[in-house]
Amino acid sequence: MTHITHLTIAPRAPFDFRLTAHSHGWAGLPPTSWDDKKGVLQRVKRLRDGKVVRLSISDAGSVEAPRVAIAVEHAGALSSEQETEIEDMVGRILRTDEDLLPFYALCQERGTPWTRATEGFGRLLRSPTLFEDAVKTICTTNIQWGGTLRMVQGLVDVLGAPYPADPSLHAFPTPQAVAAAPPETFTETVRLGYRGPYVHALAQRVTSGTFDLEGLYDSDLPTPALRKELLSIKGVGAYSAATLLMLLGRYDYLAVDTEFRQFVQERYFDGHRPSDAEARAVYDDWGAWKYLAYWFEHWHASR
DNA sequence: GTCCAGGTCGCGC
DNA sequence: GCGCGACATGGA
Repeated sequence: MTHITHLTIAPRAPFDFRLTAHSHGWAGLPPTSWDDKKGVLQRVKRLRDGKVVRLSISDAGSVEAPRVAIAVEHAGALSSEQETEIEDMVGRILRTDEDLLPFYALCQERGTPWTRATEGFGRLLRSPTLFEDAVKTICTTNIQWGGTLRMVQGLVDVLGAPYPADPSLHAFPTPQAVAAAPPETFTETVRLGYRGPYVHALAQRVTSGTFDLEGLYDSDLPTPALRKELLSIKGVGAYSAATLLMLLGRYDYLAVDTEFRQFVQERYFDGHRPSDAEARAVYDDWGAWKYLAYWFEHWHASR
């Protein structure tokens, strides 16, 4: 018997639910899905105690008076601890507590079109754990989006906990599940290619307790030191480290990839190919907000 | 068949 | 520190 429990959280304003929910490709990477028509972000989630629930997250407020509704489908009862865990998790993926006002102040100074960012732009969707974000990021490197989708879907289907009411749906696998799987799983079954050992090794490092990956959320380390921690993950280079720093709320490094290079080349170098250093320099004066500045320009240009 | 993707590693200089 | 080939995989 499936029950539905309705929860509500109140993000820090300004908050644009739609803009946040599908702020980047993560919205459509399993176990997350985004229904643009209904404006519902959905995902299966395995709670700490092993219970597997399905969440449907939607807008229940406005940019200036934001509220987010969470419909939790679950068997049996939901404890207050479980409710709190879910609220905290949704807060994390939507970054409801993040303070972007310093960035918005810079945008105000710039005028049009930057002022558009101040209405809630910049809360880029996260996964519930840095482990999930790290695995997904590794699966975006040196491959097209279709390949990323295939690999992440495979990990979820093969190693994720099934949702009891619809066992075709799965949660994202825990580090324990990934670490415990035989190495062939990642090459013969999920077909991660050379990334297989990277993902497996990360899970083993995390579960062995030698690497406190989730602890990085609350780290006081300056960004360069935090970056070093991330670069210690096999399969994480400059691009992935910058992406993960963004997902940790640090925007001082740009994730330089083919997309970034092409965008900057067209917009600032009249179609001529700059060096990476020259391309990065375009955003130097954004200080601690470079990543969001680029992301906004890219977003705005594609509208 | 060949090329290469929202890169990274390991090596040699 | 910097340049360069190799790397699995599947789509273009």
